[in-house]
Amino acid sequence: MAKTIKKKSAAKPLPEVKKPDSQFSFFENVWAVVRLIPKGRVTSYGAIAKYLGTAKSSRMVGYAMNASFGQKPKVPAHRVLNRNGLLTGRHHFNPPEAMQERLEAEGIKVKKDQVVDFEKLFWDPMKQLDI
DNA sequence: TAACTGACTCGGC
DNA sequence: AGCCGAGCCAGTT
Repeated sequence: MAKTIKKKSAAKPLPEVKKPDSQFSFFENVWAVVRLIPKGRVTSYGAIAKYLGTAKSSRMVGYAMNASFGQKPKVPAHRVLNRNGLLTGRHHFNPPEAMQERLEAEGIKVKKDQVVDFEKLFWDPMKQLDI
């Protein structure tokens, strides 16, 4: 944020909330999927959101990552990138460079905050888990 | 209590 | 080719 402050949402139509049903919260589902990501692979927020049936909630996926720290079953949040393969969330890591280091430790090469061969390493839950 | 924000993404202009 | 608006859920102010 910086330049101009813009108010978002001028007029919201209808909430039309889609109740999933799961006894778990949205975050729990996100974490569950993230934990399924094989070592050395990466995926995107959007892919996870889509897999969960809430394609437009990609934003929440990222937000869930923010809450994933300190979770019991470790959540490999570093394997989740944006659709460009960019390490958008690295600044939220502790320390920030931990994200890239972890990826490299798994054999994933990162250049300028971007995963090399993102397409090849991309792990699509829709396909891999065959929903 | 209402409003805002945020690790995103897509479609329009 | 780049900027703007909108949709999503939960936690904060």
